Amino acid sequence: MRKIDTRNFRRATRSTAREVNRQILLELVREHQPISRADLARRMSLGRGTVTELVNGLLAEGEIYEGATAMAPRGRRPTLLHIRTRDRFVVGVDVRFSRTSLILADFAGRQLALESFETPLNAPELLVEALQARIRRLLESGGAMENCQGIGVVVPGVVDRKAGRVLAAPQLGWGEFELAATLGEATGLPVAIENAPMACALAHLWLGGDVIKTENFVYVTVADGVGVGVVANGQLVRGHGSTAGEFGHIPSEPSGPVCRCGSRGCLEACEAHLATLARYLGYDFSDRENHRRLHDSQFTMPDLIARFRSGDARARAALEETGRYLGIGLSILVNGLNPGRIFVGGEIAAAWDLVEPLLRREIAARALTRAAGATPITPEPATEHPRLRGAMALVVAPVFAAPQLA
Amino acid sequence: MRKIDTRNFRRATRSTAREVNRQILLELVREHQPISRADLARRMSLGRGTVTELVNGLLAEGEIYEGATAMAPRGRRPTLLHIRTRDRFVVGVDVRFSRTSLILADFAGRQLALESFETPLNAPELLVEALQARIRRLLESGGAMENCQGIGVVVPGVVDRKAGRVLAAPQLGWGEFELAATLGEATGLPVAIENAPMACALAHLWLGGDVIKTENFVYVTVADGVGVGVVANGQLVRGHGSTAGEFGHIPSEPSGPVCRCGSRGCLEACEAHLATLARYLGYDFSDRENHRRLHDSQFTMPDLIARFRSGDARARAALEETGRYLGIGLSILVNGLNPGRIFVGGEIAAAWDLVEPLLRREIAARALTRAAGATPITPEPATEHPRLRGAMALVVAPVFAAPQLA
DNA sequence: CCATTTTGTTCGGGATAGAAACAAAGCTGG
DNA sequence: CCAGCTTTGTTTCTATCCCGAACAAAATGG
Repeated sequence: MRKIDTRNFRRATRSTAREVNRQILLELVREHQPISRADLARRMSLGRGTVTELVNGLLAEGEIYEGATAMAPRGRRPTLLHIRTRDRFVVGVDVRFSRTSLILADFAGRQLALESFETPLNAPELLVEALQARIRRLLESGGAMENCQGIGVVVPGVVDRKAGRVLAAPQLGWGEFELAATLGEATGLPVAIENAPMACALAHLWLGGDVIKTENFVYVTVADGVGVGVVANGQLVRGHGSTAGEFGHIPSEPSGPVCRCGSRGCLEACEAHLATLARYLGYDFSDRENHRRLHDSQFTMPDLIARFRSGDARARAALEETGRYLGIGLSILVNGLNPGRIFVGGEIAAAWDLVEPLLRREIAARALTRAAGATPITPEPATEHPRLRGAMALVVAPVFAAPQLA
Repeated sequence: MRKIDTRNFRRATRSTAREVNRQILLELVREHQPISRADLARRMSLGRGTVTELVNGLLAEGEIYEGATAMAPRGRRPTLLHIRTRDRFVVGVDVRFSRTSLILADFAGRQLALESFETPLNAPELLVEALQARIRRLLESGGAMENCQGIGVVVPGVVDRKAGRVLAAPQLGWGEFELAATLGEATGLPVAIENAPMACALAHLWLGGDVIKTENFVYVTVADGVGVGVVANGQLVRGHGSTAGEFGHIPSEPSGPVCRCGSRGCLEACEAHLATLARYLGYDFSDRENHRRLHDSQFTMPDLIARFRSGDARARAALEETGRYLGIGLSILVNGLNPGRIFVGGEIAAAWDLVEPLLRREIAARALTRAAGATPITPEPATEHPRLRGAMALVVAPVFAAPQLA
């Protein structure tokens, strides 16, 4: 029951019906490959004739290919169709405060190459230059020059996705910047950009493996800050000004430390990485000077988790506290958005065995319905490169997305 | 960029293009009426011939009618088209703990009759019986027997909208109940049901007047509890189990009163009606016994607001406190969902001049971006019958909604 | 009254779904 | 090894709908 936006709609043309069915068929191949034309016709309750036409179109465009014929107990053997993924490439870029990572992968998200370099300080133009050179080298060495479908870039900040423009990325010291246009011109490839937590959510919508799928879920990423990517009705919730997802600044501990946003006791100031480390080291998180000292100390979450693993009781306590606060945050999402699943990304996933029972308890205590209290939670370890997967999803998603109509 | 749900999609048929364009045209007529065929063709960049066919179809179905011809400086005068609203009727029902209200309105939401009666205690079957008799009388007296398009029912509880089933409504003492089917059989009319705050949000999507429209907004209703209806990407966010919108139980005052959910210092326990009244009367909100005493005392929010108007400083202070807490709650929504507008329904809207500056200050202090801090907020006084408008929207919306495709 | 302009209708052509006939390719049982 | 059966995939024809152009209708102004 979506309302039609009369200032921004797409009406149907002669070719719309074909376009719609083409996308459905393509998505069916993606999710059920290998699959035969006859099977597609049955699943779509469409005539086999029409399926043949659709398939011929997709074969000609190189979206799918014919594989082997399957065994059948009776009758002619079906020829199986697959999505063409092997010789189609995607570049994913993850820009962060200190380092920028790059991945070259095929269209199914299989990693072919991975590298990273130091992010130039406060200079998006320099970053584009560095990226351009590295992407060119990556594509040449991978023999992927011709068949690269595009570049996805993930940025920690507010992004106007349609315009391809970064609006603000305080962590990087960037103001407004035409990232997609600049990088696109430099490389000659289509560029899509997105805010990091939102892209991470997209990755689970489009590259998600065998995890049960839902049209409603949230991706919570805990790092230097806390960000949330919300997917509702199978669509990303970006909000009116593309700034949705800032659930980290909910006041929850009036006596807690002062957050970088200026308020006291924000969830982020209790569960983000620096907050956890400060708790362990006995630093006063409220003092901004300590933030720099923490950064300079080179002591990180993986270090803290390693200490917990080796039996450090204070490390354990600091992580447990973070788990409890994370549970409070998740309970707010559970009650407010009622997601079918929660993904938790960030270093904390490496200590999941420790924090899960704690945060589960908080959620169970606070959820208003039994079902909401039992919302499945899936940790995503940093080793999976969630942000890079998000970047790739930016390129892959438009190929398979439903056509926007009405 | 919506993902296609391969377990639940609608493919395109021969008639899909027509269906899509029909809905767009209908919505254009609704929003721009009176409007001519030629104007529609221009707005849709569609041939006038096709528009003629579409219009003929809608005329035959009685969705629209031809009005007068407009003046034109040159050329043939256009005949203007209108949505048929006058002789099409809608029944809205608002079920609450103590009273149930009924409205008979035309298709544009103009009120024709309004009545209310005491809600039968813990007995949905009795309610259906009472409703059936009253709806019949209402329709007969209004001469609306033949042209009633349906009944919309708004319930304070969790609702499975598609199945037409109430899942749980603790305020009413209901468990699971087949409300739509039962009432539909009794009246012979189509029945749509929905949770109250969600329906209120829908009303602004579909019956909203001259307020600037957004595809992303929230409707916050403050009454005995706090409920939120979230609209993102032009669609209602219902969540995985239809329980989205419970943003009232965010812990924000650890030393605050115990909430009915069992936690301490929930926003709801600080800003809901009973909390405000308890603050004024000096009752301990944590004590459940006091809730009953407050109910029995017959002292209500309008009474409190009246006392504030007549100069009662303590009444003013109690309301101001509520305004501040409401501001905290809204700031969470502003940061988390980045709505283009916030609607605030409930008795508190009657004291808007008092609370608005307070809650604006809280939001401005907490919003992470300047734009978010300036999110427009529109109060909706209880005199507008927001829940009844929501109930009507349930019937009106499907007529104009975008067809679900892919 | 006729030229001009704009609205609304009609009609032929192209794209697509839909249904049915047909060809292809396998299996089974004599 | 071949006839008969089954299933897959293709071709062919028709109905529906957009699309554009031609045409009719209705108003204005000289």
